[in-house]
Amino acid sequence: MKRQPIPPQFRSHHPHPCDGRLPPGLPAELQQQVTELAASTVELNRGETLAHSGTAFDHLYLVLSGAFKAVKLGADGASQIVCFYEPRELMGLSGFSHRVYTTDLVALAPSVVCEFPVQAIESAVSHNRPLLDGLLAAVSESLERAELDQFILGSLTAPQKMACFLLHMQARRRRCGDDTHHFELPMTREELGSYLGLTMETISRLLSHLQAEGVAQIDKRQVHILRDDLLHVWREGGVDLPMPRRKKPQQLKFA
Amino acid sequence: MKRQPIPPQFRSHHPHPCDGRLPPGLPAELQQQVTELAASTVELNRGETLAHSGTAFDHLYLVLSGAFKAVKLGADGASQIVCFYEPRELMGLSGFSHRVYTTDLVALAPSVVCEFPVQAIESAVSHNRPLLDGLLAAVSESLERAELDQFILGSLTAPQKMACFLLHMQARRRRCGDDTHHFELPMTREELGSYLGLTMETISRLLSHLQAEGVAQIDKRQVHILRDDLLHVWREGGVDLPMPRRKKPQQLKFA
DNA sequence: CGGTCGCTTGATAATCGTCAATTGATGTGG
DNA sequence: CCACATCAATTGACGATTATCAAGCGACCG
Repeated sequence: MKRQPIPPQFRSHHPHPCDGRLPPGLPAELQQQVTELAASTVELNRGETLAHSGTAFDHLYLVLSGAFKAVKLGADGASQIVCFYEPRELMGLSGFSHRVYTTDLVALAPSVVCEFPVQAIESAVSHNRPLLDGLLAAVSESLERAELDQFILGSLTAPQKMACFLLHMQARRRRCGDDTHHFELPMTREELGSYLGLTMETISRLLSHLQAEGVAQIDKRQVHILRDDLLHVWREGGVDLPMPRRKKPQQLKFA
Repeated sequence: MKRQPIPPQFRSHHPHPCDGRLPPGLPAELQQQVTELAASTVELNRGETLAHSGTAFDHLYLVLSGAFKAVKLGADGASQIVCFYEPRELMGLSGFSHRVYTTDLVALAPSVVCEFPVQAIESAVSHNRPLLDGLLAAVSESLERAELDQFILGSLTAPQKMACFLLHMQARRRRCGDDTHHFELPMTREELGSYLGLTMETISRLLSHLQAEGVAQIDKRQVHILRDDLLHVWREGGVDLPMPRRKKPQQLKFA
């Protein structure tokens, strides 16, 4: 993990490490003000932890490249990934209340982040209305996303969860103007399973099934979505997880 | 649903509807400033919806009495309760990003809330640092809670979920200085099941089991916690859901 | 080249959902 | 005031979804 301070005199100059890596759809004027708050960049290798759950909340982090997971540790040793982060996303937003990080933030790949001191952010935000609105929107959006994940974890079957996940990956790409039909998964099957409340084996079977049905082509971590329409059918519950089982369950609803 | 405006000249006077019903642990000076932002009170009957998912985000709501659920509707008709609210809690915080409510807010019992216009809040917050910190902390705390719920939904067994829920109810009471060993559940078994990602039947069995083991006494919706220690054992996974089954599963781990 | 890691696939089984029957509480209209 | 319907809840029997256990394979690395 290598930290590289950004000297104040360079913070408003191009090229700046955050250029083109701020959250999409940000007013040009705001972009300038945000980059001026950046204190350092940090480079991490795969597996390194940027912030530890329970330690002092003193920075927000913007992902510049690579990917991260937010891991929540249970009392007994159970753990759950509650969020994945990709470039242009902001990490650490759940710390404002208790002033500690609420999850571990761990790099899934060699990554670079930009570090924003919480103090600087809070003071900038307190006399800059657009910046305030942006920060509130960011925290609020994370909350909205977490509520959606609650829905996914609590109400959907395994195939539905997988379809939701893939459609979410597409939506992310769309926001950045990227190709939505091909992307690379930054996480292992096990990590994806943790996030979706499933096991590695179930994830593997689901991906195999997607491939077998021609919904997507999957090679290692490379994913090509071939049939968006079928993916939506999966999400609405039109498909079952195929286990090595021979009989079809009856589909009796109100006739 | 009956709305009762609070005329501006009364907003800074006692008695005020919010008195003693603001979030616990708020500096006295802030309490005054918050009450001045209150625009109306709203009374609801059981089952009435205070805010509809997808409609314009124009108020935050403070629960004064009663209780609420936040319901997320899935595309196909599935639905999930993502949060319960009790007096002194703030609802609607996930709307700042997309400017619409992200869940339905439905009264679980006859309730009264206090309505804060988002516009007034945002402008007050932009030139009042303590108020800003309070709002950020509130949104951030909701996010923290949602992440914890993700952990519960994704990583715990049914008995662990139930124990977590009961312990959370206790913690809520503790924050308000109430008795933590007796409380009333404001929701039906089905609603609790939705929140925990379980069915009504499983909830019922779990409550019966808690009673049979002497962990708690349960009469309708009245809960008396008798053995906190056992409840913690439940949370750490020391108990199974007892179905009408006769054989004990083996407990083989790494020896 | 041995070892670990990520992944796949199969066989088996447990947890929890589904279906069903019953009870008590609540409310409604005749 | 009493059928009658409806709803919340309890309990039992059964079974499907998905976890667990196990074996094997390729890739990467020291």
